[in-house]
Amino acid sequence: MKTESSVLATKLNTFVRLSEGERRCLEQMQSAPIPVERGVEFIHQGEMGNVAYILESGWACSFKLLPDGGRQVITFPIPGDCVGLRSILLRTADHSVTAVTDAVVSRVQVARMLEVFSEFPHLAAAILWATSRDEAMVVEHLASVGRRSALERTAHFFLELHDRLNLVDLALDGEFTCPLNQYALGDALGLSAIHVNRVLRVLRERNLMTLKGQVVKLHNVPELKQLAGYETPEEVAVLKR
Amino acid sequence: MKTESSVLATKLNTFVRLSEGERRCLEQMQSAPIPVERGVEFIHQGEMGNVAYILESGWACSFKLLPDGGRQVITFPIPGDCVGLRSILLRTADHSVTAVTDAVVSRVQVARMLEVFSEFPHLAAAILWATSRDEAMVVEHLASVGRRSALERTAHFFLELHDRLNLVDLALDGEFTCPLNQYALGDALGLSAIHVNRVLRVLRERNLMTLKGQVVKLHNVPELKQLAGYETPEEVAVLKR
DNA sequence: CGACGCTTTGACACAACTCAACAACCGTGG
DNA sequence: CCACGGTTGTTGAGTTGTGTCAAAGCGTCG
Repeated sequence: MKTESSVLATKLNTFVRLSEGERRCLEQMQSAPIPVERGVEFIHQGEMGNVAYILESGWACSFKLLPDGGRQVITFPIPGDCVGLRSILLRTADHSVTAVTDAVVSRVQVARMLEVFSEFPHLAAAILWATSRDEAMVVEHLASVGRRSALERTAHFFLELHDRLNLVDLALDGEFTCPLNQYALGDALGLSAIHVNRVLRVLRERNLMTLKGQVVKLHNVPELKQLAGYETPEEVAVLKR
Repeated sequence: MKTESSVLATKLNTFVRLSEGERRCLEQMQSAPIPVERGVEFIHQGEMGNVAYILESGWACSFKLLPDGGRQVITFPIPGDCVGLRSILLRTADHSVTAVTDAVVSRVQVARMLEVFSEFPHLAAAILWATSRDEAMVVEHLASVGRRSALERTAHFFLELHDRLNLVDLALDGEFTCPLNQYALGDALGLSAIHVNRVLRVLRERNLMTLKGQVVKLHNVPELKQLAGYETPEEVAVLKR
């Protein structure tokens, strides 16, 4: 695959067969790469911006602010992920997104996208598929927060993260870089940062995994999976043409 | 609007302007009405069935089973809701759905749906919009379970339910029928059934709301909203043509 | 009438939160 | 090179929210 090809096209193409025309169309839908500095919020909850982004490099954090000041992290987008697709169709964004590390994104115009559907209906299916996949992840996350203990939940989180990073070659041998601090983890897992710390300690003491500096090492994946009730995602429907 | 018109068409049409042709097409996508008895599971987690359903009448329960036997309810579909759209595109259903009351559904064939996209691309956008809306609900639910207390969460749940039912004229004056028992509520809210009971007692004692028999009455909506941190959903993007 | 499903209540256990203090780490500037 | 402040991680003690277990009340239906 060519380097110029957008991450999005690459990713969609993994699961949905795209024609040359559709690929070109995808490329044209996106803006030139835009750098975003660490910490900058580039989608604002409640705002009307009709744009989605594709994360080309770096980590992001997509979260919802509650009226009482609480914060629930929905997901940490990693390279190749779509960000804010949902807020394209709903009038206002229902969540915010910040860059966790310095990052590069490219914009997708909604107007463009809707036109594109008429010309390349298969692309519509592909995008529908991508949103379904995101929703499935949120659902899994919900189940985790609702029904798993802090320990199980945390283990599950890192296993899933590992598999996601693996898909884009950012994890190797159960080891990967993770720029998230314990506050961010807490807001994702529905725990206090302090409790995250205690849970990580237990995982470390049981020789299951460690998070040191910004490096996660999964030392005993089978037992982690056992603990977390993690089911390796069977890879996913290929849309045939 | 004609009575023969499908609930789905009606619902989509509320927010997305559909042509006569598109409406007809929608009708043709669905099977004849199928009755489903209370308690019957008609989508099975892990199975490959490439069908979605539209709930014509009755309540359903969409949930995820965890390996350890836990259950997380994702949503309780009510008349007019799409069920299992997500499992159409992912190869296997990631959740199960049962009928909470006797219900009537109609089937949507996936093969049909993908064809339809070529012929009526605007429909693709409409359906994408519908899935976005569902995802937004799951996200809100996640935020609730992750970051609200049992009391806030429960209040929030019933407020949201009220607004959803209101859209299809199943709630009147802050009052509606709710066929869910406290176990089901617990599995939705990430609480034990017993704790749900205690929370309901508090809400009752504070004169905020009651659930008696199968009737929910919201007695003090403003204060409930205050407590729950509930933001009335601004009604949603209309796709223009 | 009895059986069953659901709700309600109490007593107790335990997981997770809060507060508070301290330690380690980092980049910055003197 | 070291001193500094800020950020992040670590730990302890005490509190609170929620889960668990057990038992009793209530309605409905056969």
